[in-house]
Amino acid sequence: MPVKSRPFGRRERNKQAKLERITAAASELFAERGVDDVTTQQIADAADIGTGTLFLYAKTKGELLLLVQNAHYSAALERGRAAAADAPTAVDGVMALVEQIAECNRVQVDNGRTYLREMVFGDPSEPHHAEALAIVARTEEAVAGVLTRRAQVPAAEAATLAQVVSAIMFVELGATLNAGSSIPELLASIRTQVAAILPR
Amino acid sequence: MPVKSRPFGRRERNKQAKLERITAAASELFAERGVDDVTTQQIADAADIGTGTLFLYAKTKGELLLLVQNAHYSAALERGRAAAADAPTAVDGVMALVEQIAECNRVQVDNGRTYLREMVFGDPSEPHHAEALAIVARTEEAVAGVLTRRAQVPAAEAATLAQVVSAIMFVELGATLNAGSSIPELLASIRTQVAAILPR
DNA sequence: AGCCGAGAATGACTACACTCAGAACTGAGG
DNA sequence: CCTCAGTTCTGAGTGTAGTCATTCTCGGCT
Repeated sequence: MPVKSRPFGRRERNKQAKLERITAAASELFAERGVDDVTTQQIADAADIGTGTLFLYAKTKGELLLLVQNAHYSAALERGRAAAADAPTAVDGVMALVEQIAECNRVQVDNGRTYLREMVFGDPSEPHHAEALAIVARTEEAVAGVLTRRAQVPAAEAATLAQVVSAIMFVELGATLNAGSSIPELLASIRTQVAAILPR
Repeated sequence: MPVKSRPFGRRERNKQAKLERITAAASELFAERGVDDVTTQQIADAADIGTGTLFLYAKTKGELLLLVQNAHYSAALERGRAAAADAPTAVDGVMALVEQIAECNRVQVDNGRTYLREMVFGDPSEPHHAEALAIVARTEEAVAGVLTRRAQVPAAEAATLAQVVSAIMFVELGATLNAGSSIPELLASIRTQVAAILPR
């Protein structure tokens, strides 16, 4: 195909550059002031693009947050995987993973909670959302891995339990009731729940 | 002015009447067209009150949905409690409760999902939200009750497991991914998860 | 009755996410 | 080089949740 043979025309480069400017602008503004205190207009201005252009790159403000944060979660997952490797018990292994995700999530409480809300209630067909779901899937695989290795749980059951661990994290980290809780408090609550669901 | 002896003056009666008109109007419109396709303006008009007045009775549109739906969930919980009483096993008992809640939630998918979103991410200090949380608390007590009775789980652990069951329901019923799933499909998925977390 | 303070009601107004009709740009073919 | 079809960009415009200064109403008090 003639189009495919020249993948890097000016057009393509321009699009890429814009996406990078948007990501940088949104990343900075969100981190600095929190999602709710930044308008899409300000992001567009900071990225030096028109209002409408922003929505060609992320269909909603929520998608924009996913775009910006996915990389952080992906990195947190890798750190968690490493930490889980040398955990003494199944619960500790799962919690090693959970701890990294939770810390990543709580860097800025509002952003973290909004990220989770978007994950559960947003539109999964949008690309950045799909990527976020893929990270969740990898997280669940990691949890399931720990369970089969350290607690001899059969694969099918491990997958189900990993799904439950996800649900626990989502609700615990997302709930407004816990918005004011410290990370250790959250982890303690999650640990209690995780410990209760693992087979003894 | 027939009534000085009544506990409430005209003012109080007026407020009550307005709340009832609002509830009726919102209830009907939400049921008919779904939360997202009804504007607060239309509700205000239907209730024959000013735009701003609506927000004296429910601080956000989400709160309004809670106001309207709480009674349904409360009733569903009672039905579930009754059904759980004569269930043969712990899993069946829990699922009897879950089934009623799920059916209530799915009467109108969007409204149900929005209700759950509001529960987790809304402002718990608002009165209708507080009532919704109370219903969840009662649901968890009911689940815990089933677990202690039918599976001899100690009270503390039963409470923790009930919390986990809540989380499973929230995510399963709320997730956009499951927006198109039928009730039996949802119940099957929840049952698998519930079965996996109960002690064997 | 008539007045007054507290609380309730109101709707014009604001802020902001998102849209869309047209302008501007790109690159392929002549 | 020029044209043109396709793509991308744009910002004025739109719809709607929620606010607030003002007006209205009630009921206690003299």
